[in-house]
Amino acid sequence: MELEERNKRVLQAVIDSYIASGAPIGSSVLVKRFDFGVSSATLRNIMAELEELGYLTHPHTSAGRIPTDRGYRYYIDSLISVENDADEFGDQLRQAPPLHGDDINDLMEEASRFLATLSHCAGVVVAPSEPEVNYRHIEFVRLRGRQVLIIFVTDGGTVQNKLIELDESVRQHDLNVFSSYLDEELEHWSLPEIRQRVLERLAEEKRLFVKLMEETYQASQQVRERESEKVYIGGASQMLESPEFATVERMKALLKAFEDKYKLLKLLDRSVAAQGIKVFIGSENPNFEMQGCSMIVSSYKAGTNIVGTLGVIGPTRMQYKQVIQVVDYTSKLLSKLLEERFQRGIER
Amino acid sequence: MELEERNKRVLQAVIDSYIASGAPIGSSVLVKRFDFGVSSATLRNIMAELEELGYLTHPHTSAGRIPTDRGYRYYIDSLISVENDADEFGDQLRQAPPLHGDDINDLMEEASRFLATLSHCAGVVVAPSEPEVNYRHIEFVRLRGRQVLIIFVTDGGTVQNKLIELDESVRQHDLNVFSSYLDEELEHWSLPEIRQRVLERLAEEKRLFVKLMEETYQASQQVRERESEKVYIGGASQMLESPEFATVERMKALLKAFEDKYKLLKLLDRSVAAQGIKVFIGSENPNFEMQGCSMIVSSYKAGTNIVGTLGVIGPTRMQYKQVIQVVDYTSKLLSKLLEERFQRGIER
DNA sequence: TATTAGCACTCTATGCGCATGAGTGCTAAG
DNA sequence: CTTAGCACTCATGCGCATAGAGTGCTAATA
Repeated sequence: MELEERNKRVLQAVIDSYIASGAPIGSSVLVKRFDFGVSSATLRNIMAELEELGYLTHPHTSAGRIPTDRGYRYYIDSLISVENDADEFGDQLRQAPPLHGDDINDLMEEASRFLATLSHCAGVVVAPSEPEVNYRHIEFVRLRGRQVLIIFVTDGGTVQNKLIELDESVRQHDLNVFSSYLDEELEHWSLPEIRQRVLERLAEEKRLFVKLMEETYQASQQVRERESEKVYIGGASQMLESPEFATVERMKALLKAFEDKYKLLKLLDRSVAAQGIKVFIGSENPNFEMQGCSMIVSSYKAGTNIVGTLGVIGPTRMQYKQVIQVVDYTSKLLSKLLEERFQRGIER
Repeated sequence: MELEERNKRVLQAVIDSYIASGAPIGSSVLVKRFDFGVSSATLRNIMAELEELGYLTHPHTSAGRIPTDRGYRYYIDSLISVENDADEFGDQLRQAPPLHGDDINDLMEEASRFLATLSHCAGVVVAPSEPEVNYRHIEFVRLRGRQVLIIFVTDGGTVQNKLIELDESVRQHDLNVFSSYLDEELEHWSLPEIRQRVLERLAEEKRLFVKLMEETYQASQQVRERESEKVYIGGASQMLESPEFATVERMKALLKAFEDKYKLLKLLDRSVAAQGIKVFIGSENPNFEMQGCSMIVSSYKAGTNIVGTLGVIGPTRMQYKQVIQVVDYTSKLLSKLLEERFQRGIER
């Protein structure tokens, strides 16, 4: 499986050139632009060998070589090294205008645009799925008659809300009492635990509260579901700039995929578990109408260990080295911002 | 300015045919498909006349006629009649799956997809701008240290929130006291009025409350700004189906325009004032990178008289008659839903 | 005076042939 | 193992001829 050193260098040269130019790379181009110390004929032999192994292909007999998905995979895994330190692009990255949204939704949207701008691809951010949310505060507001608005505030300052309808009318005072009760309990227990306690202890005694607790619990489930489906996509039109999407068919397919955010979410979520950067190349994206697309994703931390996913989707032929840096940088940046947000509250 | 009856009918025939087929309409097609009782030569003369007047044009000498924007305008204003009653499309419309989101944001998004699906265009819904919001409840939640989350609940059940940072730490108890105070006052006064009262009456006496009031007021302004920028776009890829967007350039321009939601907002907002359906054809859309696009918009009421805008954007060559029905139906549907939402609360 | 038939004209779209050039694969010599 | 050389393939672009659609105009007609 391990290639000869020279062949590696040729493969890298082909892929680099192809990424840069977008046109199939012939042996003569390699001779002109690189110094392998061999003739074009030898390069042809090497390229034929690389094609044999499945790393390269050519669109027709008399055309130059282009990388296959497998070739890109090898390129990512073995050929490029991403040095975060001290290269011009890294500096450029650090000089990018920072994110500053104080609302968490704004922040996510900003981050997706940030990714898009710097990578010239579509930026995608999936909001933290928060499997174990700690609510800090739960508030009930009586709207009109039997309508009650439940407001959930998480530790991180995210606010979610859900409108419920009770069987009977209820006084705001009772709601306040219950809210205070919940607030106190929330310091020690999670919502499911509190629910358990209420069900056990209050049973018949305070029907209203039991009822309210049930409604609240269900609402929190629903809210969490809705919340966990949040996908932010920024700069989708960015990636249409690249010539690979010059055909209308492809563009349409791509946009359809973007509109079906849920599919995207599932795809991205699968990679959440892994730490660090993951790269999915072309056909490696399963059941996704995105032939010719690559995804570069990373996860980010929010506060303690609540984790979301973020990344970019672009043409298979993209500037992997730079884009990987962008994704890495952004995930760290976002983690830091969320951490700060968290800390800023704790101290004092 | 008024055309002869026969010429009108020819113009309508040409536009109808063109909308149906998408190809330039020649005199022979008209003879075949319609029964004007005249020969193709006469029709040629009539069409030449209509071209003279600016209603038709032809892409090159030996091609059939296609409508100009002016032609479409005349078509909309004078030629088509939209009977809401008893036609098959109306029935089809009423059989469409209803909207059911209970959260107001969900509802808007659903509505935009509803529009898109039924019109085969991109659906756009602009959230009510609520120039005079009546807050029903304002809640303060102390997060950590000096961070306080302000939660605004409007009459309609919309929840908005904003994180602020105070100079000094504050106890939740004080926040609760202030919140109760506000709640009582909110029944009689609007937020700016309350602010005025607090500033006048409490002046030096209770510095914390004055401070809090100021912060709350500012936050409410900011929140309103953010909220009023909400534009929901559904099914943008729908409209790319039509052959007019077969060129990549156009598609890109269009998508860029969609991404810049703010521009769209301003455009749509301008037509809010008018009641009923408005149709903007092609070049009538000012400074909008949407050559070849038409917009059909209407306004909807939410509760009493808070008003939003909704509509579709599609190719100039669209099924105006049907799409106008769709937009009309949707705006009424949404108004009704919001009204119900409002009523359901009031009764008991 | 309005309509119509007829015809020349224009322009597009399509297909074919051909030349060009890029790039390969193969072979035989170094 | 490398290289020079050569035949071969294929996409691309250009020129040209042709077919067909549709018009505009003119002269005849009702």
